[in-house]
Amino acid sequence: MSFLPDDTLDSPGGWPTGSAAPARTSAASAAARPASGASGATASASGAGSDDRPDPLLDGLNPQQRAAVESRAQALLIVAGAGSGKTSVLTRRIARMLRDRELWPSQILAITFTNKAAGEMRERVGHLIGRDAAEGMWISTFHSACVRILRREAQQFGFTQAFTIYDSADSRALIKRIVKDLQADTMGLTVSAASGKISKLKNELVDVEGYSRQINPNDPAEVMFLEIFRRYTQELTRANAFDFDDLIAQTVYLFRAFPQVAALYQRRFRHVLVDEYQDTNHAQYALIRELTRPVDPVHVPADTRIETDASGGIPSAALTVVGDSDQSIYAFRGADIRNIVEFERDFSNAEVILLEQNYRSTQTILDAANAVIGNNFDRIAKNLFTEVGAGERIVGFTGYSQHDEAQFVADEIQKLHEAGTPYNQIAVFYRTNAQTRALEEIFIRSALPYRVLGGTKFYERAEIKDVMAYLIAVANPADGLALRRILNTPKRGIGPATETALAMHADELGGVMRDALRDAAALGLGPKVTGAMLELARILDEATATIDTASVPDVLTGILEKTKYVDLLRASRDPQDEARAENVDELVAVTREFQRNNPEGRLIEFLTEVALVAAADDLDDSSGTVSLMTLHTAKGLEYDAVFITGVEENLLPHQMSASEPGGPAEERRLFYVGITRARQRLHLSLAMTRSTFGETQVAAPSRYLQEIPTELIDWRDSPGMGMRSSPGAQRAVGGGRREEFGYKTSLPPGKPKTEWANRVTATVRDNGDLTLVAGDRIRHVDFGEGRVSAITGQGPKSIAEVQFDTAGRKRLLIKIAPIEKL
DNA sequence: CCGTGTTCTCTTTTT
DNA sequence: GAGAACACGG
Repeated sequence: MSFLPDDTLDSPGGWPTGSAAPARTSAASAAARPASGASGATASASGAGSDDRPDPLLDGLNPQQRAAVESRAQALLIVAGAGSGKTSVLTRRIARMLRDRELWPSQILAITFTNKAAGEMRERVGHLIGRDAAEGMWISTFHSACVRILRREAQQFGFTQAFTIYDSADSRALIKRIVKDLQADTMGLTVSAASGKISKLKNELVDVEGYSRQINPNDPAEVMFLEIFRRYTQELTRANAFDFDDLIAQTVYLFRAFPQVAALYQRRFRHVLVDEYQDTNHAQYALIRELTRPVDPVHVPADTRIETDASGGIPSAALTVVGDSDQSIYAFRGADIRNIVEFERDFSNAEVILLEQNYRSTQTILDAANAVIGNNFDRIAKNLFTEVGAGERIVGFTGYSQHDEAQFVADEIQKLHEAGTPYNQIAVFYRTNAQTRALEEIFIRSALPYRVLGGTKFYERAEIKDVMAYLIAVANPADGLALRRILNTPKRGIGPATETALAMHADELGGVMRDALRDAAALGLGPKVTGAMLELARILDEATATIDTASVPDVLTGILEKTKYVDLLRASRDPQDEARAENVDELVAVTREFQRNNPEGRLIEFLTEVALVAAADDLDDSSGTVSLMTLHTAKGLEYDAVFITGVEENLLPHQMSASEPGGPAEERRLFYVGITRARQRLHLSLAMTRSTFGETQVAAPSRYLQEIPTELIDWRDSPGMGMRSSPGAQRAVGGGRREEFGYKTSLPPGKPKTEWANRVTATVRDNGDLTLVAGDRIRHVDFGEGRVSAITGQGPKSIAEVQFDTAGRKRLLIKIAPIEKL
């Protein structure tokens, strides 16, 4: 994404010239003073819409959806239940405003929850009215939009355009150093406590100054935290860096401190749209308020092309927000449900439109969802309904262990796939990332193609962070954190003592580590260390000199060559270093890909993109794999078949939520979000025991399970185990005592006993080049004996389909399956 | 300053 | 059960 002077803020911007048809040109001049928000829009007959023909942009919409598309209220709240077609409504609403020339594309700011959602929305609007006609809109996340604004305005308040964005790990590292320096941990101020508190304050727009006024000066812990907060803020400024929360908060401060800067954006954006409004926090809310303020006449240039009011000012921009308070699941990062609940109070004359018809799920799934969410009191009553019919019952499964549960998921997925559901229409959800392990182990063993969404693991690898730190240090010479990371990577004999000496020298020189490094000779250390430091300074300075002209892959490969980073990895005798070298090569490939997609993109744009990728952003729907993700990541997505795993007390709801006010209700919404992602089939599974970190513990079924009417669920339990679905048994739920589980009373008659079920482990082994052919008898550690019925795939990827004597049919990846040939 | 072995903490969810 | 922090011997 570019942020440089491509789009002038003060003129609305023209229609793209290249493909402009004559009709469009005249329409454009007619729209040179686009109506601000309300006027003359309702019965527009331009473009494709005409009086006697139905408007294609309204085609197929129900009355509420249609009202939401057509409304020209200055403030509009669309309460969109799950699967109610809100994306369609939103895109048509935008498309219609553009098509009818009510607004220039550049006058629209649409905020989505993920970059992927932004891309999709842009795509869909472009599809409706033509790519060119949609060019120039700002469709992005809060964070991306703010980065764009901050890059442009950073020099207004002591930052440069090349600022670094600190992710959570970066800010933790910084806080860690501060906590250590201050020895604050002796007062019970841990790194995570401090970083959590700082984040919270920033989301509430409380700065150091504001916090200092609200603390009790006699409480040493509070005073100490204030000092941490102060230093942290100082260090960020000195490093020319913003953390995630700053991106929003600092933009708000910028607007408040510099009204003429705010006016620039208030004039430009005439319609602001915000999706997932229920998950906005206070800072984001404040940003919206700033953007939708009327422009004071003193900030209106004489030659403005925007319609002014009687006093010469510009009226406030129109605002459309879309949300569903039942899907609010981000209170932990400051999301304030009041933003949506009190919308009508906040914005006078607001119009509210309710979308309740669901176009996604079967009635069975909706009944379950409605039943669950109905247990949250103090919500606005809302009942989803559909016309597609009841569909299949929900499948429930209680496994003995997490492995057993994972095996059930794998088996069901295999059955679904054989029945025609493509892998990419199947998703597995879980509450915590740690649950992926058991699932992955079994999936690998079963040769199921899968990928884990939001495993941003790649960028968390040490070698990738190292190389990224080089790039950051090159782009932003003020960034001391990045420089400290690479100071001695690869090893060049610069240890902690030297680092401290450098930091002290930096303070003498004005605070920038890079200056101290360049001046390393002044430290009076040994010739070897001094030489190493000067060498590093030279490499970085040379690279910095090229970033405005060189391509990103060239900058990166240049650094790798000069530092011999990859060469040293390859020369290492540690076998893991070869994999690390490959990861670095992968990063080079990522920069090439970036450069292909953004020919003009420079290092800063690349770093921005990497910093802001979200869990769901790397979603590639065409990959033909099963998707694994957390329930949080699942928001906004939908699949034909959904598995929600680990539906247990202390996991869903999570143990940690119990102590938080509103915790259990939020967890229930999370479960509700998961349920409503499913189009056709929903599976709920849990385990009787779950080993969390070494220790195996007994798990009890989630309280939410008993909120689903029993007739909606078809329980398929492991023999001898399981949660009873009879009403009398439900008192056992939450008890956590083993004896209370008992036997399930309604086991379908004639269901074959699957004796393996409570013994599934995650065992794998290396079978080398064991070859099997159809007809072979084998023995499996978990499933017992069976006969190979077919072999597919080649070499290390070959898969055996095995009919086990008691455990049913399984697919096994031969290379690693715990099997032996009989 | 470096590498290795040991103990210790930790897990909620994410831009 | 892993990754980080620490201790110790080169």
